[in-house]
Amino acid sequence: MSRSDEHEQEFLAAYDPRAFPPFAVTVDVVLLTVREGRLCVLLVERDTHPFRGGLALPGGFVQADEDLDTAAVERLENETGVRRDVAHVEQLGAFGDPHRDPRMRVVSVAYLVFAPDLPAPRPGSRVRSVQWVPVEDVDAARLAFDHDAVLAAGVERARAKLEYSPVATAFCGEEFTVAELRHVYEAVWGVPLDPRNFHRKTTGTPGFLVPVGSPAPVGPGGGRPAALYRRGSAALLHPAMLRPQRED
Amino acid sequence: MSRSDEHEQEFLAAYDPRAFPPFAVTVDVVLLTVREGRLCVLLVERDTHPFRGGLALPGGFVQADEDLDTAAVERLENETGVRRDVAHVEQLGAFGDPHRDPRMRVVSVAYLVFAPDLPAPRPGSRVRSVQWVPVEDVDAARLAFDHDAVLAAGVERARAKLEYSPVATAFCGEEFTVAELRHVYEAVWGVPLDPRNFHRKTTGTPGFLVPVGSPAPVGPGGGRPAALYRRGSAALLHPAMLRPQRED
DNA sequence: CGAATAGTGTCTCTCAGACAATATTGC
DNA sequence: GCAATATTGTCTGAGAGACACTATTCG
Repeated sequence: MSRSDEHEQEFLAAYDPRAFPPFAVTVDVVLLTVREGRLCVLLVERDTHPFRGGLALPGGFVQADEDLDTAAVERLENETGVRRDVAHVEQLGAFGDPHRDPRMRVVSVAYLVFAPDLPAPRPGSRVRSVQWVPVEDVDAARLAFDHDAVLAAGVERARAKLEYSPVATAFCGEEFTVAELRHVYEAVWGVPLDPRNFHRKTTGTPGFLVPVGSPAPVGPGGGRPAALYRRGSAALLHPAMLRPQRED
Repeated sequence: MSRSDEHEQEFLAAYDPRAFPPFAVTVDVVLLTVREGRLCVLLVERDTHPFRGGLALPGGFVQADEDLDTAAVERLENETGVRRDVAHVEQLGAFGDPHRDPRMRVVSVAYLVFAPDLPAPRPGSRVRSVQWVPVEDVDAARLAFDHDAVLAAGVERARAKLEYSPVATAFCGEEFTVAELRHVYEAVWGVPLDPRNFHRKTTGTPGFLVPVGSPAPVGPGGGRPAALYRRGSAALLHPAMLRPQRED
């Protein structure tokens, strides 16, 4: 069938089943967190064909009557134990290479999730393990399907998003210190930031941080107690938090 | 079937067809251009069920062996006559509300395309008309499916993308003047910009513009001939072209 | 020359980055 | 007091926005 007939296909489709090539649709979740100063992603070790023994992003098939966003949040809550209200969830994009799944034609809609540090959930059925892996340590060649590309897109989106939106706070708990927020930026961007300039910028950007009042407990090494903050109401940061320029 | 069984579904899927709810997958193209100083989108008037008489984005079903990006470019070239090499094409996202198409379950992968001003293509078969419509004049309620949301996402993405990437040049021809580029920014953002500051910023941003040498022909109103530029090699703009802040 | 458009220079204000100095804690 | 962390202040340079001014064309 020629490509230029596709409009015709559409209009005949209600009568001609061949006009609707059958697809399966899945959601895959790039769940990122910061643990011990490193940006980590949640991966599951597969125990069945295909890619048995390989690592994969959590995910699964979208049900016939299920919205895409709903499907992603369901996978998140049921497979990883992360509640939707503590995490930031956004769609990352669709991945649909015809041969990304050896079994059949599958289009995967990837979601990007930022969550505070959480205990690793226990493995679901037919999965060997569930683990947090620092993104720098992920062996892209061992990832199932095209999940290396999905992960790379998620990390790149995360790095860009920290610049102009306040989503970095989604990696922290409800209340957090400026230093904790700085550790998030340092882990995601992979660069050290000046604590003093960072403090001035974050507390000076309108709507980014709201002081809570009470101070945080003092850390193990002593030092002045830090003030606690909650996320403010701004959806966009003005001025933005700019990444240090690479000097090539 | 319970949601927590979805991993099980995946692994049984090769043997149990019920685990793969059937979907149709389409691509829809948000093709934007600037005509007469206004940001315009290409819409087709439908001549068949569903949404007969309604306006829709060009698009169609993805074939069984067809990559998503390829499908989008095919629709672009065959339905709108825009060649891939003169346009900027990027994926916008997946839209998959269970009831977005009354016929069956369809997930649409939307693509965003920026192209120079072109003659409106002639209608394809079974389409009443193909027309450029200024986005400000689009009656969202008349759009078929969820194309109002797709269009809104595309316009918002376009506005943001002009800030930090050189894609605005995709709205111009191969060679263009600074004033033409400024008209693109003004049309997409919907705000007037200072010609003098705009000139200094664009020509001063490394990798954005490359001078061609020869000047452009003088316009109808006379005036000094403008220099011609081509797009430079930068993928990202440093410093960015910032939108004027809204003062609410 | 005057109108129109292109392009440069200058000033001010904001803000990023470097880093000194001060504040508050535990030991 | 000393070490450690938090927070504020100060200086410098880049860059954004306002706008005067110069350059080049047509009629």
